[in-house]
Amino acid sequence: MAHPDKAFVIGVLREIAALLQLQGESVFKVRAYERAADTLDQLQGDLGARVEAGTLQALPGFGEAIATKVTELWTTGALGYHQALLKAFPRSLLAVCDVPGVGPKRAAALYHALGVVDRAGLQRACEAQQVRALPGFGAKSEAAILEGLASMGAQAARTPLAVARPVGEAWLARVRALPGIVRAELAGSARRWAETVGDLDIVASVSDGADPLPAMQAFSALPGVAKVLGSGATKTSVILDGGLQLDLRIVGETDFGTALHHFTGSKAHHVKLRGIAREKHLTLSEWGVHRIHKDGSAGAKLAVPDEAALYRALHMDFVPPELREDHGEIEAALAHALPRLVERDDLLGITHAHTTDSDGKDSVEDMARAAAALGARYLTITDHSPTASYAHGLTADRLRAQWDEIDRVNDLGLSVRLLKGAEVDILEDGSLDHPDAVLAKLEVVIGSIHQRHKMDADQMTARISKAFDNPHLHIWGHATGRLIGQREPYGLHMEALLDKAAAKGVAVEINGAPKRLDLSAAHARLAKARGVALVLSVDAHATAQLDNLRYAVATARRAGIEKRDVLTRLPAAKFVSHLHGMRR
DNA sequence: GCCGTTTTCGGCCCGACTGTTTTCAGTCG
Repeated sequence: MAHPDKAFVIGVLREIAALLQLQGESVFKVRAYERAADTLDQLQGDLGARVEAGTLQALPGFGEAIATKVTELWTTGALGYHQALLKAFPRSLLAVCDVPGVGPKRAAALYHALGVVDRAGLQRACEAQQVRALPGFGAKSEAAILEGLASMGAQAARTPLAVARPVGEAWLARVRALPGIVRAELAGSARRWAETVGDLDIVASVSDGADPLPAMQAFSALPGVAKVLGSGATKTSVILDGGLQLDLRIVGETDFGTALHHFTGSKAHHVKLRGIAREKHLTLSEWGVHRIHKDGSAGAKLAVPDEAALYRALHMDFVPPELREDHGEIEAALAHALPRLVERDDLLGITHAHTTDSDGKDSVEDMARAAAALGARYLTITDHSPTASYAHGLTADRLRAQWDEIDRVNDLGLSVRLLKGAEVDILEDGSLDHPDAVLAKLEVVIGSIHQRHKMDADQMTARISKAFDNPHLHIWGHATGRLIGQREPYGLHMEALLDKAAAKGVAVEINGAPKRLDLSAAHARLAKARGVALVLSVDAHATAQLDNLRYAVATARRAGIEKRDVLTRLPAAKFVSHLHGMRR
């Protein structure tokens, strides 16, 4: 029979955790199921093979009980334990738990007392003023739930990093200029360069003992603040023009390091870190690192002026924010084996640029000048191929004409060299969209999918695999075709294709276009594990988008990519000869 | 339900905030 896929198993484990919460089960039992789901989320390699080999219990967070349940689920496609839980509570009640102001306890109470089974029922119960009569609820709770329901309908869940990050950086500059502010940094998922951001966080400090109130008040009064949600001694939350929420926290200088660390997250990173702290008889919070006495009471506070000191106190190496996801970085930091993450200054070249010859907004020369201004030593001009007619893809004749223009610009004496290339479509049958004779004359060939996205995964994998057989292909472009928040990735067997890319000497790009970030960090980890050569690219359709490099670098760093993994660390001539020489 | 160079049992991350309370439970990050 057909087995369920890994994502289905993960979904069932998380649903069990949520249903156990509704039942009021021990939070530790709930956490055990969530942890097992997290483990599978990060698992590389074939889950089915592991089930059949009976080695599930070797995974962290997998004991006898969960291993048995996952085995049942995998082999039969269903799990009796899960179905029994669903008899006690309808699945739609889980959506009620997600309403702001409602959690599992309250959802269960609403279900038992009022028969609320979904969000619509919750809305009706609030409007009928039935909720305020329940023990533990009141008129204010009822109003807060109604507001929570309204906010869920209104706002898009999360904001793309490329929208949120520049807003955060602009506000960071304003916060630093507030009266009495000593230090301020962006925190939260924006500092970790997560793909999407829920809200913005800024952590700032004033001198020890100084009153943060004047800065708080000045902040709330700044133009661009649409609404003040709440303001306390250490925290002010506002909605900005444009709808993003920004939380500003101000602490004394002494606590800045631990506060910045705390509000940078991620939660999973912190949870594990605190467990490690506990083993060392320390306790960790936004208010510092304290020793714990044998009787459990808090002892002396350690001096922790910055994040590096915090990690030192735990005998760990400093973990860069991009890695703080509990994806193995904690173990590596304890073993002093963290990767030395690639930095933007390590890169000499920028790849994947379009011009007005296809669907770009700026000319070859303008792109060159902009790349030079960014300090790049070379830029690959890679316009579309003929089949991409919507993008005015270049015919072979127009491509040759572009080479003349590139030669002319290269003779201007700019500090950047343009490389002749193309982003060729990988056609439906896996062939490339320029004749081999044309491709052979190019310095850089990126192969990408731009149409017929809806093939099944087997067909798509075969299509791309065939393209890898063409020795003129150098770089696999935006591998999954996803557009974050807009278009799902097309189905393909990523690990098999990365195996083949490694075997055939095809490089893979980490496309830094903010909507793509493709390879994702998770996929880039898989590529690195196989020794696949990587290229950090910008997919720029205008001069301003050459700066997409920052998002490509961030994605690479989130994947633990080092300088040596990235081909654009090489000077232009070596970059080209390497691309050609590694093809097998 | 998982886990173990201080434990095979007794732990399991931390604190703020809110509303409903009269000492705390639930939610949130």
